[in-house]
Amino acid sequence: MAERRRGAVRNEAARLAILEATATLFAERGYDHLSIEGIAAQAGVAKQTVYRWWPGKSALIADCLLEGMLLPVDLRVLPDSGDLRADITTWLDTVVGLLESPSAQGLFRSLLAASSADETVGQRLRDGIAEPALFADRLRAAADSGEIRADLRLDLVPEGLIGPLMFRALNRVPAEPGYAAALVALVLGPRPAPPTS
Amino acid sequence: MAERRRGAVRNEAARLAILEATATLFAERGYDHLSIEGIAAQAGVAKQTVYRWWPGKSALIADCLLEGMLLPVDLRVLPDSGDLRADITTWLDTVVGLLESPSAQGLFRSLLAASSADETVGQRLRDGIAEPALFADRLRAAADSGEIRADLRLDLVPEGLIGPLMFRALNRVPAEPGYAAALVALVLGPRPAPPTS
Amino acid sequence: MAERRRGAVRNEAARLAILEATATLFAERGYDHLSIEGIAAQAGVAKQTVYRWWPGKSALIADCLLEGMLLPVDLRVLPDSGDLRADITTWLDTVVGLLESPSAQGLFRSLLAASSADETVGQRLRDGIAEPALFADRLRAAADSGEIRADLRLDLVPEGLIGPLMFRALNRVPAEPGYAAALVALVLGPRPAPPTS
Amino acid sequence: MAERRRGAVRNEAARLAILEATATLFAERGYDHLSIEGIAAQAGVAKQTVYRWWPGKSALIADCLLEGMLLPVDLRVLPDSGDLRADITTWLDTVVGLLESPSAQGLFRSLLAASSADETVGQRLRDGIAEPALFADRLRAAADSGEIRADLRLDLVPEGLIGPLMFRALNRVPAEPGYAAALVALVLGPRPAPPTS
DNA sequence: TTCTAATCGAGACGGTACGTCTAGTCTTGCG
DNA sequence: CGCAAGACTAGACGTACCGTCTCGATTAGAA
Repeated sequence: MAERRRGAVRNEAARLAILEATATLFAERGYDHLSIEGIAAQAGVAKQTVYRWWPGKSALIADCLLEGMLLPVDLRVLPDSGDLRADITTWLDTVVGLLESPSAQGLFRSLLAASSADETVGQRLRDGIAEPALFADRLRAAADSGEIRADLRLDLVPEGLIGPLMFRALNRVPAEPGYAAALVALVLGPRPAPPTS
Repeated sequence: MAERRRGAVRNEAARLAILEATATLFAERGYDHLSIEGIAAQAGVAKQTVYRWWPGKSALIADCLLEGMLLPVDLRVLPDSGDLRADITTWLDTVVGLLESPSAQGLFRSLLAASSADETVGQRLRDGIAEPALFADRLRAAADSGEIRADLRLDLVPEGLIGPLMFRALNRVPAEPGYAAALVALVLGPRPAPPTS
Repeated sequence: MAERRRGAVRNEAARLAILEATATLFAERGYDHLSIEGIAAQAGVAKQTVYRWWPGKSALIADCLLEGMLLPVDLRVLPDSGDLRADITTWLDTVVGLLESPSAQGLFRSLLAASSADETVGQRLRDGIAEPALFADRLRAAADSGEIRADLRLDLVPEGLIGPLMFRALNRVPAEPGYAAALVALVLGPRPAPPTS
Repeated sequence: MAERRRGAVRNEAARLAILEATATLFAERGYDHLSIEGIAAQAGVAKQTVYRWWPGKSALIADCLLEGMLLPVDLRVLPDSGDLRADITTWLDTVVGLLESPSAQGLFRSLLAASSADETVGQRLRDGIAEPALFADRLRAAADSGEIRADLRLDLVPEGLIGPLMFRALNRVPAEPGYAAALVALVLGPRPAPPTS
C-alpha cells in the first residue's frame, strides 16, 4: 500500500557522482572554496540536479559523511581486548594517526567549519566518529568492575577525548607520540589500585 | 632621527570603524555571510581601505580578537582563592555562562569556523581565552602541593577543558548546571586524599 | 482503407486547455515571458503533452489565432452598405476601437513580436484580420463603378490600411477620433467627382 | 562648476565593445536568442559591466540604433531634386533595396520585435529611419505649391509609407520592382493636373 | 481476452541564461 | 600618500525554462 510516486525516478548515478565530486573537492579545497557550481561541473551534472535534492553545500557534506565518503577508515568500532584503557588508546591512536597527514588535518578542520555552519553536519560527524554508544557500554562495564573510578561522569568521556583533538586541529598543534595514551590517562584517570584482599 | 614617512598617515578612525563594523556584522551574520563589501559599507569606508591593511576577512577577525571586540568579558585572568579546582570552576562557569545565549553560541561557532580558515585567528582566540600561561603556574604549584595528582600531564589541561566546550558548541549541546565542575573533576581528577602523617 | 492507428486517441480537453492557457498567459504577459512550462502548469497538463503536438510557443499562438481565441471580435467580415469608403471606415473603426484598451494594444504588439519570430503566426494573423479576399471583390467593383479612381493599385490597399496601424501600435501612438476616416481618405484618395452627363 | 564626480570613470572601450557585440549578435541571431551573457562574452567584458549601464537587452538595441550601428546606411536625409514624389520614391527605394537581403529582412523584423518589447527602441527606430521632420517641411511646401492635393493629411504620410513596409516585412512579402513608386502614388495620390490658366 | 501502441500526468535530467552578489584590483580626484 | 568613490574582470549564487527522457497508468484497436 506504499503511496506510489508517479513520474521519473531519481537517477542514482547522478546522486553518487555528486557526492563523490563533493568529497573530492571538499578534500582538495576545503569548506569555503567549495562551490555548488564546481561540484556540478565535476560530477558532469546540471546545477539544478544538485539543488533539486540538496539545499546547499553543508547538506552535501552531511550526506557524504553519512555515506562514509569523507573519512578514510571506519571509526565506529572499538577494539575489545578486555582492557578498556588500551582499547580506547588504540582507537584514539587511529584517529591521531589520521591527523598526521596535513591534508587530513585540513579536511578535519573543514569538517569543523561545516559543523559550525550546519547542525546536521555536526550530528553526522559525531555519528561517524564517536557516537555515544561507541563508548557507553564499555565504560559502564568498566565502572562496574572497578577498572575506572566509580564517580567518573561517563557521559563526559566522549567529549573529553574528542574535544582536545578538535582543539589541537584548530590550533594546528600536531600530536606527539604518546598523546593518545596521555589523553586517556587524563580523562579516565589513573588505573585504580587493585583492591587489597 | 626616525625616518619619517611622507604622505598621509593612516586614518585611525577608519581603522576602528572597520574593526567595529567587522565585529558587528560577524556577530550578526556569522563567518560565512561576512563580506568585505558589507564591512566597508557599514564602516562608511572604501573597500580599498580595507584591502590596503588586511588581506581578508579572517585577518579582520583576528584583529578584532586582538582588540577584544568580540569577547564581551575578559577571560584572561583566573581568580585566586587558594583552591585551584574552585578557581578553574569559577572561570569555566563564566565561559559556560556566556555560551548560554544562543547568539553568543553562534558567535563562538563562527570563531571556530574562522579558526579553521586561518591559523592566526586560532592563535588570537587562544590568547584571548585560555593562554597556556593562564593555568600553567597555578597547575605547577598545585601539583607540587599535592592538590592534584603528581603524574598529571599539566600541558593537556587547557585543551582538556576548552576542547569539550568546542565539542559542545559545535554539536549545539547546551551545558547543564554543574557542567563546569564536572569538567574540572574529569580533567583534574578527584581531590587526592590528604597524606596521612 | 484508412490505416487506423492503434492506441489512445488525442485528448481534446487537453488540447483546448492548452490553447486557452496560451491565450490567457499571452494576453497577460506578452510573447516573451510566455513559457511552455507556464502554459502546461496553467492548463494542468504535462509539458510533454504540449511538445507532442506543438513545436514551440509560436505555433501555439498560431493555433490560438486559428481558433479565434486571441481576437475578441470577428474582423473577417466587411459590412456592405453600398458605400465602400463608409464600410471600410466602419470596419477600421472597429479595429481602432479595439486598440484603445492598453491591454489590447499590448496584445497586438505581442502578436507583431510573434509574427516576427514565426512566419505562420503572421499568416494566421493576416487571415484573422485582413485577408486579401476581404477587400478584393469590393475594391474591384468600386474601381469599376468609378467610386475610386481607376489607377489605384488595389492590392496595396490592405497593407496601406493595416500597415499604419502596426506603425502606431509599435510606436504607442493612440488613434485620435476620425483616424479611421482619415486613413481611408489617404489610401483610397478623395471621392472622385461624379461624371457630368 | 560642473558637479564633478569622484571615482573611476566609465570605460569607453568597454561601452563600444558591448554595443558592437550587441549589433553583431543581434544581426546574427535576432532579438530573442540575443543574450546578455553572449554579448558580454563576445565583448570580452564582465556581465556586470553590461548590467551596470543597461537594464536589459532592449536598451542595448536602443543604444545601438542611436549610434547608427544597426542600419547600414543613413536614412535620415531626403534627396531634394525639386520633385517631391521622385525624392520620396528614391528614398523609399533605398529602404526597399535594403530589405531585399534576407539577413536585412531578419534584422528589420527583429527590430520590430524589439520595438514591441520596449517603447524606447521604437522611438529610436523611428528617429533613425523616418523622423517626422524628414518629410514634414517638404510635404507642407508641396501642399502649398499644389504638387499634392491640398486636403491630404500630411501627418499620416510617414506612417502611410513605413507602415506598409512593416506589414510586408512581418509577412515576408518581398517588394516587387516599382513597389516604392506604387506606394508613393497610393499615399500621395496622383499628381494633380496643373491648373489651367 | 490478451496484446500492443499511443496518450497522459508527473517529473528528473543536462543545459543555457537570468539578474544579483561579492572578491579583489585598478583609476580618479580630493585633502 | 591615504582615502572615498566607484568601475572593472571574474565567477558563484539560486531560479526559471528549455527540450528530452523515463515512469506508471490508462485507453482502444488488433490479434
